[in-house]
This record gives sequence, structure tokens and C-alpha cells, in this order.
Amino acid sequence: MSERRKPYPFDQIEPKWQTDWDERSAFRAPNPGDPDFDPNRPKFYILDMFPYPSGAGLHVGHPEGYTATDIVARYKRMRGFTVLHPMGWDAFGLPAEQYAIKTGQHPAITTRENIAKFKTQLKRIGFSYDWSREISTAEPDYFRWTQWIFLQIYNSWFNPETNCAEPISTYTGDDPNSVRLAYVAEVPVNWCPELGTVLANEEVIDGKSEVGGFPVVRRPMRQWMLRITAYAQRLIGELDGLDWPEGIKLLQRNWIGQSEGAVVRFAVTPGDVVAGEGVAGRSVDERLLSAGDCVPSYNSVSAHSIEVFTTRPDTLYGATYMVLAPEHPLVDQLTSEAQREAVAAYREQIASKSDLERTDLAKEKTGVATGAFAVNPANGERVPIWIADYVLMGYGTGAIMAVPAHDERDLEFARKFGLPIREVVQPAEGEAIGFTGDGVAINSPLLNGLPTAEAKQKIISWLEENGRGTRNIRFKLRDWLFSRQRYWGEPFPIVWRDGKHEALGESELPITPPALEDFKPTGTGEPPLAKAWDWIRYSENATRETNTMPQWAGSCWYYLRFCDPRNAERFVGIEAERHWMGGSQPAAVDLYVGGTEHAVLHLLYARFWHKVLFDLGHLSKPEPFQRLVNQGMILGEDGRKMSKRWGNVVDPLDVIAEYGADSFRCYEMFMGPLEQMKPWSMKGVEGVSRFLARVWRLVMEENQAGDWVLSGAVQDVALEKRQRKLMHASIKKVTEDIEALAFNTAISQMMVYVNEFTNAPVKPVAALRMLLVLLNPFAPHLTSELWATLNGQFPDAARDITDCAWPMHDPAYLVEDEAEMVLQVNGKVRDKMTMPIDAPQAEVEVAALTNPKVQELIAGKTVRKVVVVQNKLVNVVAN
RNA sequence: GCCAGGGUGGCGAAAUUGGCAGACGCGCCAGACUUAGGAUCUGGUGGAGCAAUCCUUAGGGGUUCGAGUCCCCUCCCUGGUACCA
Repeated sequence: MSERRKPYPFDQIEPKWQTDWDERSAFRAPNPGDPDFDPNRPKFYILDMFPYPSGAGLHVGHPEGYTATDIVARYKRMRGFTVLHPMGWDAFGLPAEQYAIKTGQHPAITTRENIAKFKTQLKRIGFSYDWSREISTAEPDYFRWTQWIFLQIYNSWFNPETNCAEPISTYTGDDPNSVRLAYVAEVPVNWCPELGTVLANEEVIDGKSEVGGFPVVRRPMRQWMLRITAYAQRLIGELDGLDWPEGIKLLQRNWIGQSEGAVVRFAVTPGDVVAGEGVAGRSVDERLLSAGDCVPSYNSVSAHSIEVFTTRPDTLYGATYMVLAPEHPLVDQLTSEAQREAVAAYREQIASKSDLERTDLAKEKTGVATGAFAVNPANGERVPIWIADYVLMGYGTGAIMAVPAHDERDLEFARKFGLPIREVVQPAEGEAIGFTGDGVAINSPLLNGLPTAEAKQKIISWLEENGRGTRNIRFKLRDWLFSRQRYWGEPFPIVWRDGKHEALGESELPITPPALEDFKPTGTGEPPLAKAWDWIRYSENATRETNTMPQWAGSCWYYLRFCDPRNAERFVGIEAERHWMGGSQPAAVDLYVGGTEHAVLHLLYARFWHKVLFDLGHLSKPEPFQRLVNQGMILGEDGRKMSKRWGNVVDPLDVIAEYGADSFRCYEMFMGPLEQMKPWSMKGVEGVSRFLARVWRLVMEENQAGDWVLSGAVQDVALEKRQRKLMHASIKKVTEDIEALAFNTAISQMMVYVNEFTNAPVKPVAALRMLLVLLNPFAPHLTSELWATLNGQFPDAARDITDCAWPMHDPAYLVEDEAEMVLQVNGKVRDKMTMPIDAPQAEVEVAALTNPKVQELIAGKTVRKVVVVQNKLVNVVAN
């Protein structure tokens, strides 16, 4: 390819300014206690979602959000804020480990190389990060505090009285291990044989692993869990004060899945209970292992009654049968001799099914009667008890009351098995059986005539008075499965002695992973760390925990560490935390930009950890992220998702080599709204590059020798009136647009500004300076260079453009003295006229009605009405 | 299925409280300067029509003097979710 002449010498000026910024640490954010710390400046914390440094390097999607935050950071600095704008690496992760399995190269080496590559790319784009705060989650200096936070969680419990986490020492019950926020449980987990590890629910998509798309099976295993369910209520409630997209809040609310209703107790008909092992026979340990909300509470398991959860207690009279999940612990005791064989067969059939098969909505309902019966607590009716796999063990109590008249699933089941259907809510007009909406209760002696909402309240009160049920709130959210069978992650600061776990002291941190030759999973579910015999053996009678933490652990608190990244005494210094995470808003980080893919994973986990640390008195605010913005995905030029497979991946460095970093940045922002998905276009980059070249040529011209010199057209003269007006309109627009993160329209405005001056024979230096300041956050290299050049001939108080204060527009320059008004007849534009600004309505009407064009159109008609919108439009209605 | 967000020129997109639809950019057309143009500058560019004029914001209906914007219905796209009782 032939070397094309550059429209302006970005290849020289960009590295020059990047070096300059580096050398004088231009973007360093001083901490409290630093000599240059200024307590009078307000703080502003602007955070990017830090990347996982993959081998592929950055693609053009990464820098989209990074450019947006960089513009805001540079803008806020010019507005006098001390800006914390850091970058780091989410460095633990599966790809480096899998690469190690293939090649034997230690993940630490792979990771280090990838980080170097990422950093080179980011620096070449000219981001104003404070690189002195760079962190990597895989460094012992970092993960020792990840482990320390785990210890805080482990050594805490959630006190329902205070609705807060408290040190475990305040717990007065018998067994602290039963209430810790980090606990061990034998739970059915998502086991991925291919990856050799378990996965969190959130990491499983359609029965396959999110990473790699490998099959995932359910299997009971002993795992570390974090009791995030304790915070379900607060995680929903405290979203309210946050400046997040409503869609993301909703996503989190739905994921947490709060349902209000009642637990209703159905007595099992006495004669129907088959004598068997009583539940009392279960050991205490077994009960404790039953993982919080993952299985029904112990109370629900009684030989004499079955508890169900329902959001529609008002339909209790319509409950004509019950269904238990096949795995429900009561099934054995309930099943009659006659049904024993059928039940066993059904349970076996279910157990062999994969999750995918079980949740296949299209499939027909299946189930089998247990032969037992229960009593409907409302009407004393004897109802059959069935088991069916459409009832899930993992939600509610694992048992339901079936109301086929008002639940589609129950209806389908009842029809298939010939179970009775009784309507208890008057259907809305035209609704047939199966009506699931709200209405008026019927066939329900206690509730007849009551609308659904009232009927719910009444029946719950009645159930509570009679000891047959209680008001209850349930959540879909499950506790967080926190252990992984991997090598490349944080080891737990835990040892096992006599079959019991105990925490290591803080003084023993960090716990570093052992050196290993072989990173392969063992295939048995034993983590790779189990191969490190020496490492495991902690003492005579204690061994180390061999699981590691999931990748989320490091990213749960990295934004905290950025506040004080080199602190060797604390995870973050008290003063630094108070400064950067304080302020008047409900949450700590002022602006957080990243992809939607983290809407429920990272953002929920981080909020959870943050709340625990807040409850324990380590943080100033209960929420981490005040304003959240999701950038949209950038597609390839072909409109498809960028991937190697389609060959449509764009490398930022290629774009920068041809058009420069400023063009790259500006194009990324000019493409369209930040939040929107949009395709890449090299022609678009070229267009933006032309715009920047025009800016360059406003200030510079080529002399005879072909060198760029300050243009003779640049003169220290006053702006013409219209130029001044445009300048102030541009200040206003660009300022408002940056605040709103509407960078595409900010750039449009600057294009208009530049177009105006491109034609001017004389370029007033004040107009050029203003343009450079407005454009600086977007194109920092170009504007820095031109600013310096202007200073050569027209010295300015600000030697460097980054020393400039952001301008304010003067509204006085924006007022018009004339208004061009649109003339409409019957709503259609027919003409225009110029009127003095704020002309009296009567005057405008007369002017409109005497307009020849209007007269022509209303000739022979009667004017019914004249609508005047001040300074804008007149609409004459005539017929 | 349910929830959320979208649908505006050939393309990316603009459009305060309802008030000139298509700013800005790409592409395209024409011109200027040029040995040259894939540089730069100037003008044009939603569609139909010689024109006056008519049509046009996925489609249909409604409210209004006036609707891209508000209301109802339908279709399509994108993301999330999936028997959650």
C-alpha cells in the first residue's frame, strides 16, 4: 500500500504529547496527605470497567466507553475537579489457565504479557489515566486484600433485627457456622466437566457454560457459598437512589425476583401418612448444610403438614390438589404403598434428565400421584398430593397448592390428569377458564365479593389468626456459589481441621497459589491445587482449602483499591476512602461506564460486597456506583458482531496508524449515541479525520518549503457578531452535551463551528482558542499542539491547554432581535416571515393574515382560529 | 410466552414542554483549483413531478389548530428471561 500523505502530522504530535503527559504526570490525582493535595477542590471519580487482558488485545469496542470517560475526565479537570480516573486489570481468569494447560506456560507470564499489550494500546489512544494507580487483581499486593475481604465476610453474619451484617461475635446462637455470610454447603451445583469446575447460576446460559459453551450438569458438591440472599431486600430497595438506566435496575430487580404472598400450611390427612423415618431423624449437621434458601426451611418439613408458598392466597378455595417437587424430602413418607413403585420410577426418570430437558417449556406436563391427601385449610376439603417436575425444589418451599382455574400450568396439569377445576375469581369479561388476572372472589365463603388485593389481605389475616399460614416474601435470588476448581484464582484463607473449616489470621495474608507444573483439572471435582501436596499441608492436623475464588472476587472491590492502591496497611486508607468515596450523593463512584453484559453479575456482586463492608464500618456509603452508563456494542462494518470468524475485527492500532488517535477517539464518539449498538465504518473515520484536518488548517498553513507554520489568517481581532453568537451557542451546546454524554451532537456542533470559520478570510485568535478548549477533551493531542503553536505568536496565560478553565457561555450573546416565524394555513407550512422578537400577538396575527400567500389560501374561507406560538409560528385555521 | 429498548433518506444519525422532519457526517452529483486527484474548496442531494404542488418518521386508527414526539391496535428488530407458584 502506498504511503498516503497525512492530512496533518498526527504521527508526530501524538507521541510527543503522550510523552509530555507521562513525563510530568499530568493526570496524577493527589490523595489526602500528598503535598499537592488541595482539599478545596471537589472530587470526581470516573471509573471504567477494567478489562480482562485477553491474548487478542483491545478491539474497537473497549475504547468506546474508555473514550467517553476520558472526555468527561478531561472536561471535569478543566472545571476544577480533582478527578480520579484509574485503570487496571481483571487479571485472574480462565483463558490464561487454559492456555497454561495447553502450553505449560505459567498463567502469570501470559497475563503479564497481555497486560503489557493492553497498556501499550491504551496509552496510544491518549487516555488521561492516572497510571500510578494501576492495579492487577492477580498481584499478591492486591489479592491479599481480596482474601482479607473474604475474611470479613466469613467472620460476619446478617442480623435480621438490624438488617445489617455484624461481626460473628455478636451472634448469640449455638452454631455461628450456620449464619456466617460465607459458608460451606453440599448443594446441587452447575458442574462443567469440560472446564473441570463448577459455575455460578449466572454463568450458565441455556444449560451451557457462558465461557466456551460447554454442557453443564447438576451435581451435588461441597462448595463455598456467600449469603447474598440476606441482602435481597436491600439490593432491591437501595437501587432507588441510583442514577442508573431504568432497564438495568429492572434487570437486577427481576434477577432478585421478589414475590409477596403467603406460606400456607396444608395438613396431611392423618390416615394417609405412611409410617416411616421421621424427619426428626435427620442430623443437625444435615440441616445446617441445607444451604439457606436453596432448600425449604426445616420448619416446612414436617410429617404432619406441607407448606406451600403462593402469591395468590386469595385463590385458596380453588386449590383442588397439591404438587411437590419430585426431590421434595417429604415424598418418601407421603407415598402410599400402592403408588410407591410409580413414584420411584418417576423420580428416577426425572433425576436422569438434564436441566435443559427439564426446563423445556414446550414439553408436556408429567407427574404422578403419591396416593396421599392433604386438607385445604380454607374449606377442609381433602385434596390429592401429586409430584411433578414442573414444581422446582429450588424455589419457594418446593411445593405448591394447585389452582387450575387461575394458573396456566396447573390448568394444563389438571386437564391432563383429570383433576377438579374450580373458579374462585370472577373472570373479566370475555375471559374463559384459566383466567389469571385480578378480579372479584367467588365460591370462597370468606372472600366472596372482594377484589383480589383485599381478598389477599383478608385470607392472610385469617390464616395467621388460625395458625394456618403467614405473610411471606420470597426471592428468586440464590446464594452465590463462590468456589471454583481452578488454579488461576485467589486461594481461600481457610484451613480444614478435623473436618471443620477455620479462618487463617490476617497476618498470614496473602495466601499465594503454589507453584504447579500441571494445571489440568483433576476431572474428579478436586481442584488443581489438590496436586500441590506440600502446599496443602498447613500443619500437623490441618490442610488448606484447595478451591479458589471466582473471577468476580477481584472485580468486586477494585474501585475501592484505586482510591489508595499502594496502601500496605489497609485495603484502602481511611482518609482516602472518605475523600474519594464520600461526597453528598448516595453512592461513591460518580460515573461508571461499561458494557451491559455485567448488568446482573459484576454489578450485583460488587453491590453486595460493598454493603457488607459498609455494614462493618469500613466504607462511607452503602452503594458503590452513583451514575451508571452502558455503552452499546460496536459491530463490524458488515453489521455483524465483531469476531475472528467473520474477519470483521478492527484493531484500534491500525486505525490510529492511518488516521491518528484523535480521529479514532472522535469517530468512536461521533458514530452515534453512546448507549446504542452501531456498526463501524472506516469512511466515517475518514470524515472525522477530515474535520480534524480542517481544525489544523484553521491555525496552520504550509509554507513554500512544505512545512506547517502558523497561518497568516490568524489575527488578534474581535469576532464578528454572528461568529460570537455561534461561539457562545457552541460553548452551551458542547457543555450540555458532555454532561449528558451526548458526544455525537457535541462534535456536530464543533463541526458547524469549524465550517463557519473555514470560510473566513481572517481567523480571530480568540475564536480559535475557544474551539481548541472545547475540542480538547475529544482530541487532546491536536488541540495541545495547536494551543502551543498559537502561544508562540499570541502568548496566553495558560501555557498548556490543560491549564485552561472550561468556558461559560454568555446568554446575552444568544438573544435574537428578530425571529423568523413559520406561517401555516391549516397546519401546513406556506410561508415564512420575520418579526421583531417577542412581538405582540395581535401584531403577529395581523402580519400573518395580510401575508399574500396566506390571503390567497384563505380567500373565500372563514378564519376560524389563529394560533400563535411566540417567536416560532402562526397557524391560520380556515375553512 | 413474559419484560425492557428500538424501527426516521442510499448509510451512521439530529430534532426543549407536541410547533419549519432529516442538523452534522458518510455516500452520491456538479463545479473551482490542478500535470493529476483517492488532496482541498464551493454548490446540490428524502421521494414523485417540467412545474405549481403532492407524498414522507415500520403499518393502521385516535387526540389536537398542529404528532417522529401523546393514546390504542398490528408487524418487525435487538437485548434479557424462561414452568419462580
